[in-house]
Amino acid sequence: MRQSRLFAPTLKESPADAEIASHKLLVRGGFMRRVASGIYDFLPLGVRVLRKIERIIREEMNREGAQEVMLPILQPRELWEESGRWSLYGEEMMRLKDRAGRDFGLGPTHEEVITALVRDNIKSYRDLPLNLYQIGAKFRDEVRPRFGLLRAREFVMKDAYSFDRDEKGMRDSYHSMYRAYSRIFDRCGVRWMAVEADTGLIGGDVSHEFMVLAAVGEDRIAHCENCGYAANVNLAGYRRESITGKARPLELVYTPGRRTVEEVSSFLEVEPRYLIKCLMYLVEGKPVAVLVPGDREAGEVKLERALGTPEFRLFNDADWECHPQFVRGFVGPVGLDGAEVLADLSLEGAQGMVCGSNREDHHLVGVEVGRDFKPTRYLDLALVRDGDPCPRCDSSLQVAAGIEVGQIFQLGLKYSQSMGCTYTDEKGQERPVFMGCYGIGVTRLMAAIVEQHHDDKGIRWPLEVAPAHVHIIPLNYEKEERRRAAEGIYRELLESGLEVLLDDREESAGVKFADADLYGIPFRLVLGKVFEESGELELQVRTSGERVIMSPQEAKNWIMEALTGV
RNA sequence: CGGGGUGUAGCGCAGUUUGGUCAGCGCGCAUGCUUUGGGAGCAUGAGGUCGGCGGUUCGAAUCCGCCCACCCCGACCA
Repeated sequence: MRQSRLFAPTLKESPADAEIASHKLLVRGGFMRRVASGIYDFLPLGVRVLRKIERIIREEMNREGAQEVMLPILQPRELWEESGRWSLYGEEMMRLKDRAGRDFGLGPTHEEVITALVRDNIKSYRDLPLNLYQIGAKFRDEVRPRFGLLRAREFVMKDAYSFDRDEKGMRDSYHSMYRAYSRIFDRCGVRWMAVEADTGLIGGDVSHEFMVLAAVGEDRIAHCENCGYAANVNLAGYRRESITGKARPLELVYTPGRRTVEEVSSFLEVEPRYLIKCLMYLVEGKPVAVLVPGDREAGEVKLERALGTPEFRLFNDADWECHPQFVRGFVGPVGLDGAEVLADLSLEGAQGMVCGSNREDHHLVGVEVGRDFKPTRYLDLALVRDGDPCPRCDSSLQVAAGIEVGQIFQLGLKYSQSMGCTYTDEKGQERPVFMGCYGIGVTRLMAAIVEQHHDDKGIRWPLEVAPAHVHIIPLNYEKEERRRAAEGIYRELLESGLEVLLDDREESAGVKFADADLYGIPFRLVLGKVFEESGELELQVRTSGERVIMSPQEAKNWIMEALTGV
């Protein structure tokens, strides 16, 4: 590539709408431009990086026996009616009509299309197992696109779907994808972690998310360095310690106007963890009281799993009005009528607690769980915090921020049953196919790589995903001999199979270096004063900042050496 | 969807409070000369329906109304 011809316009200043490093640097470095909120153009350098990432994905998917297909972005309503997701997916799916008024959706994911394809074309156990994947555009009408590629409305995703005869086959497929993902993220040069995850709208039972550790990540993950336990905080467990507050007799106390945990806590001079927070939820139209220690949050994903339905919400103003027996700010589990009571595990046997009394301006103190009231069930409902005890060992959990770059699911029969995807087994019995699905956010991964690999001057691409291997920077390019020398080195490196960018512009050294920093190509060969004197050039390593003077031949060998195995 | 904010040249911004030599600055771009190991200097120049529509006014970037786009916080979502 000759830089004078390369369409990769750089910017001195960050665009006003960018606030995180990957967004700023990908735009400043000429890798991409914004078209609309959450929608981007990819310029030649950006495309080169994307293709590198896609190549890694293809190689590792193919290695596990997956086969690439191409599925349509535009999908008919009927298919989504079959799975029931036409209504369930909601506003997040972009929808449109054709000229005849038929409904279509822009695919946010492809379970329906792939299940229909496989359903119509496999018949026998001999056709299984099967693993199909594709890499292409996906659309999700995010409520609030932000952070550049991290939360876009149109993005590139690799999605794969496995089809097996039974549960064991499905688990094997799942593990094979887990292995493929591990290699993919390793090769992309990111520090990542696989965590137990919720399955959300996709459905299924077992799921892992692959997280790239980064402060700007929108996910929180809890992990244990001792035993390796790791889970998304929205469902991470932690070992409960029994809670025993100050021993005192059960008593009604006057707490005028004290409704919140903070108010009651400071008024009664009792630490929040000795309060029982009683949250009123409306679950499928019925009131349910959810109890957690006063210093804890209830996790709604945990709650959804416990309730077995996504149809619930915290009481709103109208709900309080509809249920006047619940005294807002003073509800408590003791003597609570008309609501099921779900308590967090930590409350089992708790003593010396404070809770609402169901009477205006009064709380109860000296409450003992189990004696003064009995919850319907004890469940894991409270959210984990940094430093909580690991649920599997004695160590403590750490909570860190991460970017979700991939997620894998054991779907089971969810789609095959609703869509009739079956096969005939050896005995002639018709059976539903066990499915799994596996996604990687390719463009999001590109941004995640930048989040982990940059400095204040620009990107520092890991070797295997860099837009090129070597950046040749001849200074004083207007000099004929310099130009010829650079040209010679350029040709030679190209002939060695390297990907090379030659800065053949008559620009000042400062401009060339600044652009090179933004582009972030791993190895840089500078032809300057030293070259004039001794014919040697300077090899600069973008990541380490290392600079070594050597002959062109040595430089070539050095780089070839660094590239072995890539 | 609620709250807050911003739209002025390719990019980053000032000007709007108080309507009238306010169509401005920096970067970038073009041309010339000088520069060339970290975004160099001088000179000349091109480039803008001031987000859009409507209104008030002798006169609107500036005041009023509606709309659109974009950003932030929240809700939502994975």
